[in-house]
Amino acid sequence: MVTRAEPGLQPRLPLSRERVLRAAIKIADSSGLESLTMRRLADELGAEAMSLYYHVASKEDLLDGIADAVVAEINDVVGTIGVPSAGAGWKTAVRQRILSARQVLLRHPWAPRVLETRTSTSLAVLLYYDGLLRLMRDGGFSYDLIHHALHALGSRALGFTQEMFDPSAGTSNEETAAALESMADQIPHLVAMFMEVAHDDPDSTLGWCDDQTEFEFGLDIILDGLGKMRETP
Amino acid sequence: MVTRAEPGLQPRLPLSRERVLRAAIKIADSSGLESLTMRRLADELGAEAMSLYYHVASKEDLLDGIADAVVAEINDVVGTIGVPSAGAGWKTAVRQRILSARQVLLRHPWAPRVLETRTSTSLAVLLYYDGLLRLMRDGGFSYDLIHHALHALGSRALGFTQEMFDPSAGTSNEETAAALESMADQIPHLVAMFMEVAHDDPDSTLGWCDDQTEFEFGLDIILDGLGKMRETP
DNA sequence: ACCTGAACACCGTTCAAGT
DNA sequence: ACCTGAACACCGTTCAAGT
Repeated sequence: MVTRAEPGLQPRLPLSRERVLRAAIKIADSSGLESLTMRRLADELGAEAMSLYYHVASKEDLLDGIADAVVAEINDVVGTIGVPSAGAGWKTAVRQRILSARQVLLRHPWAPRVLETRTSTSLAVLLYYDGLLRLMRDGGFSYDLIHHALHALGSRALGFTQEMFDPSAGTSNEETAAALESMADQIPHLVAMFMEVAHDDPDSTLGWCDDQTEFEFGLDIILDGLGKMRETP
Repeated sequence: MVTRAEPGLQPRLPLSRERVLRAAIKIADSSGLESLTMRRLADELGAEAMSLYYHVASKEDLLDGIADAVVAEINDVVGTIGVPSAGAGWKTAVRQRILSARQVLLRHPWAPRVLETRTSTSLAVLLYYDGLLRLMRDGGFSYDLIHHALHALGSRALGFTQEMFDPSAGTSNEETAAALESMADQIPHLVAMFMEVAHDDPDSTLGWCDDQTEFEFGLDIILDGLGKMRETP
């Protein structure tokens, strides 16, 4: 019996996490999130469903991966936007970044839904917010106001709402602080904001946001803004 | 052979759409949306999964039903809030209604996710918006500004974002207009708003919203509001 | 190291059948 | 009119086995 070499057909590319994620995004983009099944994904790659598990721990891990990839795409686009010198330019810069993020998300309509259901915040998301934070800091905002601002922007900032930076119940303030400081070189402005809040109010938990307060803050900005636009004020 | 009467056990309540929906909400509230399966739901009701299909057309129909029930709950709560006489009271009234809606949604954390995925807008949702619209109209807003306002409030108004009143591709303006007018007694302010826009701009589709414009409108309200709050303006 | 086939425990749903 | 059991076509995933 002779082992037959694959006749003429190009030998299939080996799988890789990279290729798997790329194919998953392609399916979600073109056929919708509900079409993204492990079996369909394997088909797309000319492999068997079970082979995927060598490159991806689970479907959740796959979703983590494609969510991350989309935010990375946003960060790439946003990275090409110039940063204004400190001062009044913050508003157009923040505006431009957010509108660019929106453009990317319009190409991946499933992404907000996937981002919303992630249980851990990805570094890419933190990097995105760190960029916004830097712009606002340079524009003269206090960390406290920036914190409110991120809540007020909410789903507009990244196309989805999520209790931001909500530390998992099991980790203490000290652990969170340590984890954060280890990332200080990557997300310096976020870390600085956290540290300042922790310093000002040592008893606050680092996942300190009072959701009700933040909701009302954002709501009132909008209501006040609308009120000023009325014809009969 | 003798048909044995159920021994002592209370004869099970007959199922009904009402009971099915109530049980479904109970499961989603206590165990999360992912625990809401047809089999689990039947269990909860002491019946077989297949029996549910006599009261509910499909799982999608079940989800439509529980989404509707939650919004109905919101409308009940909101209905007890007094309506201010025309004038300056609009802001606190709108504020109060939105905060009340939020309170209800906090009891059903799965609801925004379900509402977001509904393909048709329920009457309950239209009624909720009609109420907000009335308040703003009485408060001196033009229909045009109210329309922008609803977009700007976005997910804050009802806990979820959705391309609002997005008419299905198949229906013409005439059909939509006719459908709307037939509801004029139930949602008079919404209908009036649509009619005015249709009159001012006959070429516009009734699902006329320019999403990019609306996104920027809402974004700019927030950015302007934040700008005014800076310490160094 | 990488990939696979058979199998398992789940889904939503159809359909013919029971009272 | 209301409910059910068996069955089907799907899921994600485990596990032992192949190269």
